[in-house]
Amino acid sequence: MHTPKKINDMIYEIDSRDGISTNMPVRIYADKLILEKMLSDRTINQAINVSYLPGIQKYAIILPDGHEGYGFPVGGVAAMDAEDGVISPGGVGYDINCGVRLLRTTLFENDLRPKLKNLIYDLFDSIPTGVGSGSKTRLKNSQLDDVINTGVKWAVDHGYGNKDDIENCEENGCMQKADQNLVSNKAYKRGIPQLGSLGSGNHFLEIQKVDEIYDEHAAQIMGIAKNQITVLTHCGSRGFGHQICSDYLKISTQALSKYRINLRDKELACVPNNSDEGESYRKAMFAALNFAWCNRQMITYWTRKSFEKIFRQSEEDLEMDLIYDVSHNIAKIENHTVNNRLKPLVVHRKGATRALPAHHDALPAKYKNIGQPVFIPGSMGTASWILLGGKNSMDLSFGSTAHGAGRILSRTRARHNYTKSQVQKFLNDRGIFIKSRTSNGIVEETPHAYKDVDKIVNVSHNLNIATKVARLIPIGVIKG
DNA sequence: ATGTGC
Repeated sequence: MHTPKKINDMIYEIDSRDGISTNMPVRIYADKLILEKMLSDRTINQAINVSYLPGIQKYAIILPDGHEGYGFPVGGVAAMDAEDGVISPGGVGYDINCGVRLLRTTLFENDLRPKLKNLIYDLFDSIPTGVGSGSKTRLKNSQLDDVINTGVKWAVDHGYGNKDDIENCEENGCMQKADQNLVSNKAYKRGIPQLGSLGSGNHFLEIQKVDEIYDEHAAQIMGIAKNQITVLTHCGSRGFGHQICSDYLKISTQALSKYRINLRDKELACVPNNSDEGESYRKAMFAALNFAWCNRQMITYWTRKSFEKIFRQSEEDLEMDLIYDVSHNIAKIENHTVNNRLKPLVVHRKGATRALPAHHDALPAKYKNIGQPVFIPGSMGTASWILLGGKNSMDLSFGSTAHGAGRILSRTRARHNYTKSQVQKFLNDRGIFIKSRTSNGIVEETPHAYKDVDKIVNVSHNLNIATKVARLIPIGVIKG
């Protein structure tokens, strides 16, 4: 059993290097209480396994929301040398480019309350939700090719948004060099009917109000004030990305012996980043990234239409600007400083949000001087947060922070311990109206199944990885 | 997360 060594109140480390193997230490960013939870399951052991992957740099990182995942923990970062290291489908996860985006509005809570139910029903009607849910748009194969190659831009070019939407996405909502020829027919078949759908599980669309502002200057730049209404959308690449992950896990597993890679856990299947298989996975994974960005953009379009209809206001009046869109599950090559040398790394963020500090090249002009907006959703009954990438993110976490509250109860345990009416009462008591496709969808996502998001955010804030801008609280939710 | 399990 490995006992984490305390570096300070928020940083713990496990260093199991023996001078022979080429592993790196594990870094855990957490407070004492959060750390204890992690010690009770396989989270830390999974990170130790990751720390032995070929070419890993500095340390395998567990963020404060870290919990067990497929091979790699969810809520973690692993950065590999782009020349000598590996790339791993499990380091991104099944839901490639699951992510969140936040819209502002000119409405305040008083404007919203009288029309809340109408709005939620209208959103539920216009945005497909649930497992296997299909979209209203029927794409042709060639149109999916375009989505794969252009991401958010496809949606904007087809009337589902504006130029500013592109600018305010991580990577402008499109990774270059995605390749449709490396995506299986099976993935095409699953993806075609699903572009523009929310999905199920913890995916949701939430109407919120700004509860409290912590950084007035940043809030002003984002166009939000206390009690103002915002909309948070959380979804990913649906069956399309899921199939791509499955396909390349299989390919990676089969290639292990060819590249003489030994793993502590089969689920960490990986290939050299610069091998044919590595290049193929990256280009197929990029296809799913672009699909997901386009997906969120189409949902944004229907969200704006619903608001315009229910509030009988124009696009110009509602000013539903996209504040930003961030990915939670992604791997890409970024330059980072290791041992005082800037070099390209394959940064795997699995349940982790990019959190670039002010003045970083990749930031749009609007955020250049303050840093990258980061959104951390809590559970459906509790707060979500807006943060800004902080000064220490590049040194501590390869420019990353947490992505959510992190589960403490499994879905099965949640179903066992709570009923639909209990959860609905809990939400109702807090003035939250929910419309869900299924009862299980409500019970499994009960706020009791999640850690306290405020505590997760405090760790990030205190370490100056990403700092507080505003706390948001939910008013209405739609989900699968 | 997911046409939810070999």
